[in-house]
Amino acid sequence: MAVPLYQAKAEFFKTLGHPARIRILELLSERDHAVHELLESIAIEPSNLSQQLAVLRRTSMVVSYRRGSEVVYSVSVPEVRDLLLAARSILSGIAASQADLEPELTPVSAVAR
Amino acid sequence: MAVPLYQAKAEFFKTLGHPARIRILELLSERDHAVHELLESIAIEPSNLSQQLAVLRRTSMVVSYRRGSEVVYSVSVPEVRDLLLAARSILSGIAASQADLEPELTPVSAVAR
DNA sequence: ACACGACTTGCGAATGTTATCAAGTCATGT
DNA sequence: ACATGACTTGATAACATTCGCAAGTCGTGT
Repeated sequence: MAVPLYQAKAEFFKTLGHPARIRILELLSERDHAVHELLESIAIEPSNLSQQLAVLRRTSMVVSYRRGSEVVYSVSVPEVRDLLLAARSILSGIAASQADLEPELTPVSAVAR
Repeated sequence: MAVPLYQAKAEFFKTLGHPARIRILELLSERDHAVHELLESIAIEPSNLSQQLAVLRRTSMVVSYRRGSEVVYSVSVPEVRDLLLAARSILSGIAASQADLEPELTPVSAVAR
């Protein structure tokens, strides 16, 4: 409330602005995962993963619970999935428009004829 | 291409992860603005604004052109508008769910009765 | 009680981002 | 040609993020 909306938005996007956190959210939006499962798919140190998970927890994007000896994470904001999909389509749009411009910047020898 | 998609996504979100850049995109998604117009609405130094605009330009989110003595910016990826709206609704969802939990953490004296 | 696997936390070095100041470019009016 | 307004760029200090290592917690099986 005291925080202006545009600042909250910036913080929200900032927490999405890290490759490991993107991967985590992609995996979690398929299904819940225990930490050691995430670890198999994402090649980083356990402590690093744990820290990235903490970032996502702080912003309430994921929640965790203990199941026996493992800790399971799940997305608490399902809309994040849409955001990731939206990002993908926007990115492919940008990539396509840059491909149009590229010939002007690319040596002729590199251009297929 | 060589860059994995999840990394491109992270970079994309990272460029959204700054309050000034959010404000810029919000203003530009209403209509094109010259830099001095943005400056009136966003209270930062001209050079700082210019740098934030440069970040948005680098990621192809905005484009600029000169009109006489002024430089006009416009969004090149209209879908960004949807993203900003989506962020807002997600944030208000998170805020609402936190309001539910808050009473447990708030001193009784601070709670209206 | 002890060992082990599954995580998390604290710490510090390396790295990246942001804000400000000074200097520079470019177009327009005089 | 010169001054002025509108921006951009370069340099740098302050600040924030990230990563790996060591150490710690918490369950489960022995």
